[in-house]
Amino acid sequence: MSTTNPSTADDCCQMPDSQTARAVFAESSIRCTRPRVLIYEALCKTKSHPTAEELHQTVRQSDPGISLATIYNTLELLVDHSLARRISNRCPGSGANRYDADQSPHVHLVLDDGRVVDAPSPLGKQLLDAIPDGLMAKLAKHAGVDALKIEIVQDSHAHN
Amino acid sequence: MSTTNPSTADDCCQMPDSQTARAVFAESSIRCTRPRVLIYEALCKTKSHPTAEELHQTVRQSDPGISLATIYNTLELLVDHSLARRISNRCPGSGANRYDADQSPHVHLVLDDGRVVDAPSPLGKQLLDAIPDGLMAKLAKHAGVDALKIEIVQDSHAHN
DNA sequence: TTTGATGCAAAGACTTTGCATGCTT
DNA sequence: AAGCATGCAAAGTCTTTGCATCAAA
Repeated sequence: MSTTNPSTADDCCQMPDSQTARAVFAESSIRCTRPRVLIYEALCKTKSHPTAEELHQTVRQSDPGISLATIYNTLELLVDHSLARRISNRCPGSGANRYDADQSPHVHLVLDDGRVVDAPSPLGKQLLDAIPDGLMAKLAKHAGVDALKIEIVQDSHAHN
Repeated sequence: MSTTNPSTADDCCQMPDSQTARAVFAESSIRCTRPRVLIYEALCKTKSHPTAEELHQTVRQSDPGISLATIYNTLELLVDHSLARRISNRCPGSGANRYDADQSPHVHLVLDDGRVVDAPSPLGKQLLDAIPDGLMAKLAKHAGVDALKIEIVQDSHAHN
């Protein structure tokens, strides 16, 4: 199928650098196949943070033959090559992982019911900007890792 | 962020307000049983963020007869009554949830391998303090919820 | 005594894996 | 043409549930 996507203004739902999936895969030396293109494009386009199953439903609309196992294999491949992140928040009662192709620094709001939504642009940026310079690096160093995800656990009764 | 939590510098490994488990359960109208006491105390005492299986191993040392199903039942009960939180970060290759009895605002570092550790006190506090007043409330309002957990997803190459 | 929790085991949900076939390079 | 990904299905983990028994209030 062609790579024509409906034009959207929000760049969080675009392929990085407006590259085609094929070009992105080439950069990472990943073999370009139809299922992989469909899966990666679907993940890039969505504003939600879908589970493997949700992604399967989406991709089936373009190619009903795609197997759920391929979704899992491809997601693992994408994560291994840093083309996607496993958000890893389970819905209560449902053990599904969630995935995100947005590679830029951003802020997720993790809801009680397991849903994960992006922080709205101005507020998310405000939060990122408020983080003191060097603090993330210090935290990463403390943990002994390069990349780091941080969770801010908020008291239910806090009012700030 | 205004920390309206005057005293107690490092009470993250204590029972809230130095209460006994029995008193905590009474406050929430939870029936007090030996397995529940052992599970809740173990969760409060540990500095790690254990999975149900890890907690089972710990609790078995005090009472070998405790069933894994009881661990799950009790953890769900604690979460329902806001005595614990599901951290919900899966270890890659292992689908286990992690749990945390620390109810105060604090910061988790989520490592690539699925481990979750607390941010060291000075750095974690620095981050919490840097959050503009009212921002968390705005984000919560945006999401339409009372309580909120926030994830800051950091670029691997970021230097702030 | 009444109510509800426990332990066991089986069922359920999500994810991973092995192998033959087919497609990408 | 060679090598790797796919699809299918089965196996593997983690979690939940049904039921008889037992403990807490």
